[in-house]
Amino acid sequence: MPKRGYHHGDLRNALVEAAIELIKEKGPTGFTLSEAAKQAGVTPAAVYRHFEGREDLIAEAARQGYEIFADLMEYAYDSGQPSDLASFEATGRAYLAFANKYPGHYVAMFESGISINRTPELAAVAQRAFAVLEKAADRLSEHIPPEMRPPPQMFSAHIWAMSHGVVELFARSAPGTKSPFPPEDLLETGIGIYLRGLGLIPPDS
Amino acid sequence: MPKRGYHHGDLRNALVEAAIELIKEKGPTGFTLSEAAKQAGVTPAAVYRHFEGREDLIAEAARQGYEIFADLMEYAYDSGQPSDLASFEATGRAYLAFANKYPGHYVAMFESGISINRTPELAAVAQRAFAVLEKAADRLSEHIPPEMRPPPQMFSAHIWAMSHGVVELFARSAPGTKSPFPPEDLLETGIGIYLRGLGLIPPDS
DNA sequence: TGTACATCAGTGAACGCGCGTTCACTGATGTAC
DNA sequence: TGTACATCAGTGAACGCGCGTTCACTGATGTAC
Repeated sequence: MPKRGYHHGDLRNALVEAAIELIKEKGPTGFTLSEAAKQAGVTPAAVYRHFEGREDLIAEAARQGYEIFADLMEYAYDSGQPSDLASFEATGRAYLAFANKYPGHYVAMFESGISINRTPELAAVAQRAFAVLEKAADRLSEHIPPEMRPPPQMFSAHIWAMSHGVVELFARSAPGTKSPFPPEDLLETGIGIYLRGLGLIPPDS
Repeated sequence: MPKRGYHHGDLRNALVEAAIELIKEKGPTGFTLSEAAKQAGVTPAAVYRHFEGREDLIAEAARQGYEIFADLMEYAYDSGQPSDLASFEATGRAYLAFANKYPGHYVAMFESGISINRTPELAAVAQRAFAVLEKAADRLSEHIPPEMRPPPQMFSAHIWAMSHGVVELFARSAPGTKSPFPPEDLLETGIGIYLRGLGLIPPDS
């Protein structure tokens, strides 16, 4: 809580929160710097005391999102240990849980068009998040019979793709598409079938 | 080729093509009615002779996309017959192929934010496309041992999600993400493993 | 074939709007003496 | 404790811009006689 009691008190955070809220409600397109300023009870010009501009504000929202996301992934991984299978499944679930719980952050991260390589700091925290998924895949792959073992990168990509697809198509109110099943069930069963295909789950379970 | 030889000749189509080109290059946000008009060599006001406005132009681009997409899906399905498995795999591949070959249409359809229910005509053609995927899943599900047979809708959703995820994350230049594998391979192997998990492909193939 | 007329696709000027951004400023807060 | 000063977060007015949209018009094309 730095500099409490100034004019606003914590405008920087208020702006990020407003941005996340607006992005959640209107999408990255609908978000405007002026509107975010207004929502924080402040003149648009005041934003420039804390950010370089519109893009910079979105990037900060994304950065905070990756921070939360990485924490969530790490927690999920740890909570599954010592079972590598449980850890892996937990990270898949965490992806969907994150998208549900932090939709504004999620959109800022994945749909706002800001590059992950915008700043070294942003790249680093994103890397931290993805590394968890890769580690989980790495460990799990050692349990696969070698003759049908795909490269770990490949199957972490599969799970990431399915998770992302489920989120985009069924967890968020996609244009005109209504989900035939709860997204959690969809992802759970999808990953289950996939892991069975890898020989990691017995066929009868 | 209606009304050839008028002032422009075929402005309506020229505008749709310009829109698709612009959406492909700058995303749905970067697309502007004025720019599309300029690219077609015409004043912005001329657009209103053929479309109700900006949204209507995007919707027409999406409609044409769904038309092509539906044709492609139907062709893929037919090309796999009489094997239900081959048909199913072909429709998955067709999804990715469409996204690759018609990126402008793809974005207009799936990332532009226009609702599928904007007009009955649009809803109908979209329905035609999705119906192919559902039919393929339906037929294929009859080959699954009943005790591990998920609802066909569910597993068409799985394949759709994975296809969509692969396209979004790995086939298009996502922000800062570089694909570890060719998207085609990723989708092919992903679907393969999934189908093995359903008992549709023998474990050793 | 030639002329007079109707059609209507595209023009060009104008509009109001909200955007992101700049700038000199002001006034509340914190600090030195 | 009180006063004088420095800091700097936020103000408010202004900007240029490109947007989508409107409107009366014009002039090339097609058609009737």
